[in-house]
Amino acid sequence: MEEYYPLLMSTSLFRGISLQGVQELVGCFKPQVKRFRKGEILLLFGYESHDVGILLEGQADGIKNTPDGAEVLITHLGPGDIFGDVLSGSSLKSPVTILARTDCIAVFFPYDKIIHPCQSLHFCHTQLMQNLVATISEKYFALNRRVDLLILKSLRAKLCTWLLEEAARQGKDTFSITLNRAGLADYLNCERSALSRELNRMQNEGLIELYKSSFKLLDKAALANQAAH
Amino acid sequence: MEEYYPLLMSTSLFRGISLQGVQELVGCFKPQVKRFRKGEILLLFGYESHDVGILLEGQADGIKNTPDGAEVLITHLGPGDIFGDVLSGSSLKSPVTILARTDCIAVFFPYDKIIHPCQSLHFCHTQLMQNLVATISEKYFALNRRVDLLILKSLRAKLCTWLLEEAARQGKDTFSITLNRAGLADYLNCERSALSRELNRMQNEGLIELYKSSFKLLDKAALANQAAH
DNA sequence: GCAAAAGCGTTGCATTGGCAACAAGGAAAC
DNA sequence: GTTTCCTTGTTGCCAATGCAACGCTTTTGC
Repeated sequence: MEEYYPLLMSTSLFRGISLQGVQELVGCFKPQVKRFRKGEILLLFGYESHDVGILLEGQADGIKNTPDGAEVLITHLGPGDIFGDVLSGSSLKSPVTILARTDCIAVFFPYDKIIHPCQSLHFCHTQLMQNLVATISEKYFALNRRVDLLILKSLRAKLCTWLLEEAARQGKDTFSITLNRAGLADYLNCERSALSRELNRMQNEGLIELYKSSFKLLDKAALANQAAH
Repeated sequence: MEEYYPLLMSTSLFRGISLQGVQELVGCFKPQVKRFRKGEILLLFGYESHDVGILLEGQADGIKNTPDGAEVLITHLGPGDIFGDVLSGSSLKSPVTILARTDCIAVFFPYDKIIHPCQSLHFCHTQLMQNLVATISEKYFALNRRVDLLILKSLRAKLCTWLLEEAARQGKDTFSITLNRAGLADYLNCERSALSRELNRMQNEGLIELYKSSFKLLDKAALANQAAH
């Protein structure tokens, strides 16, 4: 477990906590480390869970099955990403399945240990609880941004908004993304073909420049303007 | 303040906490009680806040301004409803404005007092922290359900899904709602006219029965079936 | 009690974007 | 090296639905 302390310290759950603090907390919580083979399930849709999971190694996806049996990608997880946090403190069922895309190692912290300050009242425990709340809140805000995108009426507006946000997030006007076209279409809730068509139009209009999965914003003012329509 | 203890005990933040516990916590936190006149602002869009608010009296709305200046209703709050909770533990700006629709009284609990177990280690404090996490998580899940609705492709599917969920939530197949047509159209992200048109069609097809803002589900199997398309 | 505003339904029209089908290039599997 | 699959682009067609306009009814404000 020790080898993962630096990774833990870089996660949103342990940020601001010293190495010593992490050691104390891990010693106190006795979290379980589990290995998963590619294709195995870390967290199953429709079940309760009262553990906060952190992916230590490998890649996993949060997926959901639509009524007609198709599989929708919700999130992608890499080392250091947290899962099950929103779920662990509620009595609700998981809205997603977390599926290992490669062999994975994850560690599971029992929620009730996190939320109960123990006798020894570790100084860092308060920080951990704050971090838990902040982590969940951030997921709420991320979802909220997605809702803001989804309620835009035109695909053009969605794309403009998304491009500007992504540029701001990456801090540059030329950027590339990991999502492929189908994934982006899912995220924006549109057809892949319609997405291609619209990106093409925007390129022709001189708003953006495309090369594979990299984007270059040429006219941010126009983009911002069209984001409102 | 004492007069509101029963109301507090019925909120999601204080549920499961005894009257004595509420007294201890209130005594310890010294929350501020504020009065607002109709039209005044309880929480302003774009600002940080580190208080958890509970509406004690009156009615308030969570609203957001669209780029083109219009006002979109996000939530409606009545006595006992919590606001600012998701915000208080993060360093982000409020995505909404909370606006008093009538004269209001609200109480504000400082987040850092909630999250820091104090010296006297009140037994009920742990419960309160759990409740805070659960309250935020519930808001996340509510938003998540909305996303699930929004990504459905057809208005018919959205309506079927929403009707079934609402019936389940209210525990009966005949129910009425507080949202008006425009509000429901907003929630489902469609045109008010299109909503009317579709509801009418569904009534003609014998799926539902309408009377003003009350709905009667006549064929839940068919509704469930069409929710998938 | 009256005027103004809000809520709801209705309809015609124009457009968006969903759907299906196909092609081409590149990556992966064998 | 060959085959298969995956990803992306492209295009025609058309149904769903956004938009605008109007009228009726109910509610609110004065």
